[in-house]
Amino acid sequence: MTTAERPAGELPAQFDPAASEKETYARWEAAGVFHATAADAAARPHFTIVIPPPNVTAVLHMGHGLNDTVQDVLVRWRRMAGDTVLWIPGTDHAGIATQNIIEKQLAKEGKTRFDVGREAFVARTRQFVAETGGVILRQLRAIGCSCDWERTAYTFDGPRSRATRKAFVRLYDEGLIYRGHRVIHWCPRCLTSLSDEEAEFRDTSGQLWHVRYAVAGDPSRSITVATTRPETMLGDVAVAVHPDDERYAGLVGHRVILPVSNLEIPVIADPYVDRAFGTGVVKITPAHDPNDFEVGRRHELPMPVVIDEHGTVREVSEAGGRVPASLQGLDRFAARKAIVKLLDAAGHLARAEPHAHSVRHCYRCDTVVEPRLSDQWYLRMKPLAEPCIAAVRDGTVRILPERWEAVYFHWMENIRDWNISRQLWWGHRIPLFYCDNPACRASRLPPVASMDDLATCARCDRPLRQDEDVLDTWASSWLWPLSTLGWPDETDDLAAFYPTDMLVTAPEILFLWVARMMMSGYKFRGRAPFHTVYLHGTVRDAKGRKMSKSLGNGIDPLEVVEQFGADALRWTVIAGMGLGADVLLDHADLGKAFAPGRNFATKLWNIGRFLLASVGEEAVLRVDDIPSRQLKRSDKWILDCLNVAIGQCNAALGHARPQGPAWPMEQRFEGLRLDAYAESARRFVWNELADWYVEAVKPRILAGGVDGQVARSVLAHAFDQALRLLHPIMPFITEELSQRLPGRPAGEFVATAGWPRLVSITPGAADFELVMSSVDAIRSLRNAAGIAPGVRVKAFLIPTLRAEGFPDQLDPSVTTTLTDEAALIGALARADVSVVPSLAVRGLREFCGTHEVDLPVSNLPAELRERECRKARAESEALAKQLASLTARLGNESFTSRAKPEVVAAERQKEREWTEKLAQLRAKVGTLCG
RNA sequence: GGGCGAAUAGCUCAGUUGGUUAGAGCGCCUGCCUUACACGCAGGAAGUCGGGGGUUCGAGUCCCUCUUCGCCCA
Repeated sequence: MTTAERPAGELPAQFDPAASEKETYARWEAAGVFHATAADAAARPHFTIVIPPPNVTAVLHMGHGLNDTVQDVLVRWRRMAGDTVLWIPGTDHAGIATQNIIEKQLAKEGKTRFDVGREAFVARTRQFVAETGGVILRQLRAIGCSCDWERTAYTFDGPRSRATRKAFVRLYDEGLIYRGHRVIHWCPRCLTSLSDEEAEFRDTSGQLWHVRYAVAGDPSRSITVATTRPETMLGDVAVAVHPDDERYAGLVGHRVILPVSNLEIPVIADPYVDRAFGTGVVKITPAHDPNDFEVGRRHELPMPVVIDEHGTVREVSEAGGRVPASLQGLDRFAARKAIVKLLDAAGHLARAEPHAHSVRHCYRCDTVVEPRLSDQWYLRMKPLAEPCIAAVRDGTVRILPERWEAVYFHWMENIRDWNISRQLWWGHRIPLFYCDNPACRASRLPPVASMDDLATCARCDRPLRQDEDVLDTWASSWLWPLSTLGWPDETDDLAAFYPTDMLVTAPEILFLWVARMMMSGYKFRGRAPFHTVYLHGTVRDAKGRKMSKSLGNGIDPLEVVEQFGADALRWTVIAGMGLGADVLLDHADLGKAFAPGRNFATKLWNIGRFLLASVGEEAVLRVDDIPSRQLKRSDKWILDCLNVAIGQCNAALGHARPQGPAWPMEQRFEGLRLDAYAESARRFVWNELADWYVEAVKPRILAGGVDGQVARSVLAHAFDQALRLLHPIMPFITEELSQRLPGRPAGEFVATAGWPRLVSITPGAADFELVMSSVDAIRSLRNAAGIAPGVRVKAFLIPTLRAEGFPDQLDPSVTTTLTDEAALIGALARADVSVVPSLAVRGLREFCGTHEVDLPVSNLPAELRERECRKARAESEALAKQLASLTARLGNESFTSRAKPEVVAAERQKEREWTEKLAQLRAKVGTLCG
């Protein structure tokens, strides 16, 4: 017998995720719950998310776990709310990363990619991806992701490759792509150029070497330059000072002798020099530093290249006679050491000091980037960025958390052109065709961009050569929201689902990906690809360190799923994640790290187990059909709590989309507080439904009859709604439990059940709070008196609330409520409760606002009595202080006249309550401490 | 070097436009295997809201300043 067939009363004592998650997922999939069509989208509002495509070679880690859980929560929420929901999954071919893997494989065989050749290398990589790629997509199912798998896309598949090529050809033909000759970021390990965004800064502790350059013709004078990279000296063509720097004014125009190479180079003046840095003199190496390159261009200096593509020092170009034989062939870091030694030996080294600075590293392999002079294809970004800046400015697109908008503007307004060529083999080959016929070359015609591979030159009919380079992977992923929907074709999907709604990702790729997607959306479709960018935090270990392979502090989500279930993982991550805040998880103690989710999943299961058994399988009444006079105070209260919880969840989630073309200011930064949503739902089901309501209805259900039927019905309704509220976060356990609700039609899923709606408020819900405050008071007093939990006690309830407008009369409703509920109060607090009009203080007493609770205790042990006395005294003193300041405030004319009337009224009400409470407390002190 | 942000309970964080005695989870203390749940139940302790100054009837919230930390960019 499967769990699905077992009657509610026989639910296993523990939820077994391993047994039920796969099966539940398969049933959703078989029923087509995750699939959406363009026709569906025409009928109802659509809600679309494209997945940030993971690398095709990736395996699931907690970063994905968090990112994809967030998306799944949103997507499941909207699906229940009635939208046509489309979540498009897919992967990214990850040029550098994937190529690296194959190169490593080859290295093990003692080969390089050049040994096997381009064609074979690409074929091998394609084969590898076909065999092992996309593992991560299968893993996403294990954490419950409800993607439309029928639309799985890949940046390097046919349609996406066509889109990438189309975009290139259009941009090229429009003149937005150009050839640039400049210093770029080069990874000597990956042997490719990198964009600014891919060359990441890392704080590095290095040294600042001060090197003396003798003035040519006057060995008595010298100038000292400061550098962090002495090995680049070999490529120095000048030293520069600031034009206004008086220290060196006399030297400008003179020549100095470059040590090691022993060449004369000029002293030039350029405002780029920072007078305060080092000695105020900078060496200029135009081929190996982007800033020096600009200086070199301004002063028309030569640009010798002295470090090759592997990071090896040698005379590459324009560098004849610059590199001494002893240094040729040395790695750049070995060369640095060697040069420092040479400088020191020759007395050129003035000093060396430790120096902390930021150094660019390859984002894929962490190798120190080598700036290198080279020719690359660039995309002009300014015209593309303009509409995107306006879009965020006017709220067409919002970025959450708010602070990232400032970062976005800063980057967009100072945007630099994008180097889109990569010297790789794995990627979309640049669709540019060159004719090498000298006649055609002489006419300086630009290469031709084409959607089809061109074989021969249109002018001379000779064979054409295609550009060797491939496109940056982001040049395909920036089209993702378009290409996954069929662009450049005018497909039904594109018409139905574009623009998408939300984009959920980490801030690290705000520029690398998100901003560029916005550019492509405007460029190729005239509209932003989404209206909301949600940037979440990073998963870190208990010490706040990023999880990484090298630190070994990662967590395998599948291991977590296996141990605690997908719901526990999802709950822990969502409940622990403030907007944009990092999630800290202890990799060394998974039990502790995922305790919140595991505990709540177990609690929910147990609530369900008991509640479903209590309700039984017989049909229940619709709550709307129960006459309100049949509803008990507890029923009204729990229905009200449910209403409040639904309202809080809705408020925390916010609007799914702007009502108009842009987000109004007051909604710009609202919603998507998933932790607040989780907490509201949890509080309802645990602290209200389980802790109070379930306890309160136990006797009614046992008694049966009409009232038992009402209680069953309200219980079933409240739980049904709670399961719906929780389903987006905990899809599996809620599905499993909801299948067992009485009257559940076969084949219906909570996954597609309606999202809870607010109902009209039932008056009288607050009366139940008298029950709760009485129970709390009795329990607290029992504890203070040291009475064992199992012992039944006597307790008295004494109404004190005065009737509105009749200060010498009691409010009769308090007496009525307490009298009606005395039995329930007694049952919940293990006490025999009686309501009395007044009672001399005999034992311990607590004030509940509307009434007092008295627990008759004879001969309270001195120790406890003393403790209670101290507590009461401290409390009464604190309250007296607060009351005094409150009274002073109310006596202050400037407060009563300037504060809002409702605030003043509330303060007056508070003063009455505090006055009464203080009197009670003083009486308590009198009996306890006397 | 430029920009953005953060500092609230032992830890991780909430705290909407200034207005109850500042909250949650985890942790901690006490007592309970109360026939749904010890991954639980009940009770409890714990914060001069980073320092200083200012605006205001009123500041965790607004302004200035200092300190420390984080992120982005060069």
